[in-house]
Amino acid sequence: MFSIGTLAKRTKVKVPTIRYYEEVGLLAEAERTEGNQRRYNKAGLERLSFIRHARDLGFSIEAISSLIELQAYRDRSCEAATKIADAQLADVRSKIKRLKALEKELGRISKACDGQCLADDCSVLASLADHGLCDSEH
Amino acid sequence: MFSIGTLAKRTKVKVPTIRYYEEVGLLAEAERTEGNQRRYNKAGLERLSFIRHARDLGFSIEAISSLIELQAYRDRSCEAATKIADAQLADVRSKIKRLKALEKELGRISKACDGQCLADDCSVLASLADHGLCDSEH
DNA sequence: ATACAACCTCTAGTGACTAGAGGTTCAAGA
DNA sequence: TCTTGAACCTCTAGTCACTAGAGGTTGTAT
Repeated sequence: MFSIGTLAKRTKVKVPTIRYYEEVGLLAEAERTEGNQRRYNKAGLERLSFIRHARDLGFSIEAISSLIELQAYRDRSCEAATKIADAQLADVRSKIKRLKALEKELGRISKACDGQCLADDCSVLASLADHGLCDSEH
Repeated sequence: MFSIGTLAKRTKVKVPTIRYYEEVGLLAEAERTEGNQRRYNKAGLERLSFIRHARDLGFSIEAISSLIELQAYRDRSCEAATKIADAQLADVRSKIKRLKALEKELGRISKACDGQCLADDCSVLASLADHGLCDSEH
């Protein structure tokens, strides 16, 4: 049994964030000492590691809740889990696509001005003012 | 002179968002009719287009405020504008990098399970539970 | 003149935390 | 055993960039 601070160090999740996860139901309510402090065991550590890893991969709290529920019913098909992961993958891919378009645009804007001109005819500001100057849709 | 709804249609920015921009100082307070309704002119339209475009490119409200301030002092060097754009570009590039690592990881997780197994030995859930199974840092 | 779409302000909610105040408990060293 | 102080507790409020809804008013077309 260890404290919330120890759990925080081991999982690299901040203490207030752990309490927040408990509050929104991602983590079960922890056992308490007589003095009302939270105590965790290995199961708690594993659960939080799972959450942290999924958050790192960009899963929402809601998606993680679903995944945890699936884990709890181990005799069910994992089809739903695969669906959630696939949706996440599609989301990541579309974000990448969008960001690449932005990168191109920003690169173009940035390259056009060396920072030495006056604001009145700076191409950075002009580019931002006029979407029509953009190469691509974004 | 046109209404907030017309401005919204022309810029594709929602009405409450326009009011929000005014509230936080991105847009100057609009003129009003006798009945207290906002009226805009071409300058307002251009300003909002600028904001919308910069937001599309991922600039924060704060960054946009700085850019607007720069525009107001047209005899200054635009060095600061270039800096803001460059910082934004660096940010976009690091986001892309991170997302690509996630894509790889999620692709691997997703491919390993066809959705037909049981939750107990589903590799999607196993991958999420154990960071050690990951190919790369993320 | 009337209907009603569009406007107004205000408060509260979103997601996923983070910060701070003010008070209590645990554990290590004397 | 006592004391110190780091770590814990709860609670409220703040972050960012909006979005939703209630309840009331104005503008405009017929």
